[in-house]
Amino acid sequence: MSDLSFRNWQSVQDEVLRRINSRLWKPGDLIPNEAELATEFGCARATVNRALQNLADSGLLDRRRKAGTRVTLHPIRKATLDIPVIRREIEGKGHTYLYSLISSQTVIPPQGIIGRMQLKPDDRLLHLVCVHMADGKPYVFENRWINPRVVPEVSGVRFIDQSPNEWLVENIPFSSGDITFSALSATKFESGILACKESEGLFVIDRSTWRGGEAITSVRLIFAPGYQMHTDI
Amino acid sequence: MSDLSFRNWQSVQDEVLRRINSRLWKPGDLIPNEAELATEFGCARATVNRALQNLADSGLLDRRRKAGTRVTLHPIRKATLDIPVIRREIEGKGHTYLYSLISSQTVIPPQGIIGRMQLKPDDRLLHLVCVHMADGKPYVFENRWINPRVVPEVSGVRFIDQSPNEWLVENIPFSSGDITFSALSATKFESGILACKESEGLFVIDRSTWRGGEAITSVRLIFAPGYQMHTDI
DNA sequence: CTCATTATTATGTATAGACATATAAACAAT
DNA sequence: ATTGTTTATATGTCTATACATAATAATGAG
Repeated sequence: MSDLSFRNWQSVQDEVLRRINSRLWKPGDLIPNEAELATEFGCARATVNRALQNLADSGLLDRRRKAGTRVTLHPIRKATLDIPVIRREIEGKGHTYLYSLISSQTVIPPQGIIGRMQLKPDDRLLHLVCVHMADGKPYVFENRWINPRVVPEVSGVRFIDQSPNEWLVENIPFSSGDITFSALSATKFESGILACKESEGLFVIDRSTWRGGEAITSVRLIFAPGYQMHTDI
Repeated sequence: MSDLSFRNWQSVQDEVLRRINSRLWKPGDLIPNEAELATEFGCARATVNRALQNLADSGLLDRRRKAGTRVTLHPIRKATLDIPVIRREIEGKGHTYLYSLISSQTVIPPQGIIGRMQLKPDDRLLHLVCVHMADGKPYVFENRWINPRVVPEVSGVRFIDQSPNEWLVENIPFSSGDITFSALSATKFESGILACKESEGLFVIDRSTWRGGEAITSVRLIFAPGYQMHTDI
């Protein structure tokens, strides 16, 4: 097969993908080395390298020096999970957005937050509680902790007109984060805030973001019944 | 700044990252072009290209021909969401795994599935209902539809000893998929299967996978109370 | 002034060649 | 048998150069 039609890295990638999906190269298989593929495809080794590297990045190939390139046994797919500005999410669905701050105070956080954010025992955090509404109906309850030692800019913000969610997304870059998804049954407290029945199933996101080794913020978002989060893999 | 210490693409990437995080280059800013950076860093343009391309892939830079390279205003982070073999997930937590097939039949699916899987109106699907258990307690309820026209291999499988989840992950590669996360309140049906209280909040994953333009399978996973899904961004 | 054409420019990509680096496998020494 | 050393090899990366491509900016025709 000395086909001269593989002259760019995308077409090489497509051909490799075809061979993987057609099970010509099965999961776990060692595929020919770059030099051989370059000869077969009639292109430079760098072009093959670009294609295989890209497939390795997306998790379909495992590459190791000297050992060669193998088709991944159980590929892990990447999904894009953005941290949305809730206002835009609601307005994007064609609803009118309303935001309401319930409380704001600087306090010593509970043990759970200290652990999750790896705080010093005497760190005082800004605790914000608020609700985002769509067409007047509660959409999501935001329960947030912000570390003012890491984000000193926060001291000048009142969070009356702009939610902590929006302000943080717009102003504070982060280097990493972790997210936990779960469900809970509404207690009297949540059912009151979200205007739903008690013990109703609610979708929950717990998320912390970090800069360097320090936690910027940790938030629990409890969504009103019916909320769905969608993504592609 | 004619520092000669940027001789590989990672160090160039690190320096660019530093300038972004230190807000020397702010979100929205146009950064110097590749040729200028190459001169500044004392390396080839291709090296700068590799670094910037990588940062663009991870969403921190926006690049357009002629227009140049800008720092992304609202970066979207990528998370790795694998499709786990539930057996391994349970055993990985140190519990003993048990799988139980409740029903298996080939039928014309309901409207919702026809729509979600973009089926022809007369497509008959294999409908599988089963439960995965950890230490004898229900862990997740699996309600799955498989298209035997797309996956003819499925006709030879009984799903008595191996769950459809595990068989599909091990044997059927897919090219894309979509996932929806939500919560529901347990009905009498779910509370019976998952041994939980009626109306308790349950975490739900709806997932479809595709090969080319055709849906391979669509599944609803309803998890027992307390389940959490975790990922990093 | 408007619209189509052309020039300019920044990124995108291909190439050959060279060297770097990790590491499996063969071999040697204990 | 175990440990340490060498060697061969596949991937990783850099370089200089060239051309491709997209898109903005400048230009000119009507």
